[in-house]
Amino acid sequence: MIDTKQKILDTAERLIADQGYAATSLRHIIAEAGVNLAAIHYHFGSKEELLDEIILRKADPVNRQRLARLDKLEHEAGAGPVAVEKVLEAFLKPMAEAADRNRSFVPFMGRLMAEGLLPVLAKRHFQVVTARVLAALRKALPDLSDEEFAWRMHFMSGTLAYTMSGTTHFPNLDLGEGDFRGRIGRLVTFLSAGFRAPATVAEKSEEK
Amino acid sequence: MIDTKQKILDTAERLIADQGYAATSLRHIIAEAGVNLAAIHYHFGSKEELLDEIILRKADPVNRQRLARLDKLEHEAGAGPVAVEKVLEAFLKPMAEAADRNRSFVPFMGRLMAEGLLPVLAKRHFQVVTARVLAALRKALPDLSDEEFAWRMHFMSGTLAYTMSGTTHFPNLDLGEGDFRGRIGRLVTFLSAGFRAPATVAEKSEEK
DNA sequence: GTCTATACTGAGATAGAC
DNA sequence: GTCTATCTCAGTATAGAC
Repeated sequence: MIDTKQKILDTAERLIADQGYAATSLRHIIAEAGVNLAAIHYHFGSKEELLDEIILRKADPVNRQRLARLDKLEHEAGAGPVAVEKVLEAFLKPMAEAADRNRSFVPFMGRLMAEGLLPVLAKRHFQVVTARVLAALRKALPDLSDEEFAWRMHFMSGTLAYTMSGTTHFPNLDLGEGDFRGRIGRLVTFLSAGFRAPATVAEKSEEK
Repeated sequence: MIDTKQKILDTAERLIADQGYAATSLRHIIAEAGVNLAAIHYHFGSKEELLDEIILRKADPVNRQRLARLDKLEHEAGAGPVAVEKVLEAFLKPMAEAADRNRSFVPFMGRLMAEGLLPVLAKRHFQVVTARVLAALRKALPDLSDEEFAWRMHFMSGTLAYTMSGTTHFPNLDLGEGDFRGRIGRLVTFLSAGFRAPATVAEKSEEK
């Protein structure tokens, strides 16, 4: 037979993209992959570590492209800042291209985000890239206070998480059939405007 | 003894705010509340319905305040639109006030959002309020296409979810010690700018 | 109407034979 | 490397005591 490890990875990825991480039991994975339950623990150690390896092989090429785009933009800009829009595109477009090659990639990541698994995973797999994005945006927005800038980064990450996942809180709204690639333009418009907004003025008590 | 039902609700709310929904087992709840396991299923039916009732008693007063604020704003505006900032504040400030009265409320809601439980709950408990907010924002932003507007609502909901939860993807950033009330000003600034941004222009292929 | 005791099913994890 | 058997703990269901 072929590689047991590979069969587990492929099957698990497909099932998790379909049903989510929590809803996908190891027993379901082994049944579809035709392997033994203990094989998962032998090869990966735990369900969480299995997830880790699935993400690793998906996210690594995307992250490499992101870094390459950032390198190029920063080289072109010389000592000056790169525009907010350009930085965001460098972060988002490699994911859109990955989505074109592998239809389940963005739903897979979106599911994980919607299940609240990203804070853990972000640290492990996206630390390098997010640090670069953060630095580039900071340079593009030198007038914001540290705290205001930090909050805007935080606001952005929430938007990103929910944009990948297909779930919406407004079932009445029609988001159209656009794929992830199509969403990126609107996302960059929205986020760039938010980042560029004048700093929040301290507010006096408003209750009448 | 006092009310078993009340003890279950209070204990469950506290534990879920601390540890999250998935990590809080029914057996942990009954141990701390000093009741029997079956009592939960007798009073609530299931773990999910227990969660439902916890949210109901918390969110209901907040939602009433939100509607009252929206009523007032729309009355003052007459036939005209209410400014984006005002609509967002009407939605967010009642939650901040609730957070002042009950310290675990926002972390509790944030945890649920971070665990991806909100899409289900949103429908049950926030349908009325979100419909009103949606209509008010649409009126304030008549020039956006339906699709662009829908996406911006979607972007906003992601930001809201992550702002309540304490989790951040950027551990290097210092968000300061501000409470939820303090975050609202920055949030309104960011979101309003995003909503007010000029419509996204259709993009030609950019790869060189 | 309320609550207790107990059992059932399915989850992730693990030890040890092969 | 792989598989069987088993462990613990989860949510759920029910029979029956008060």
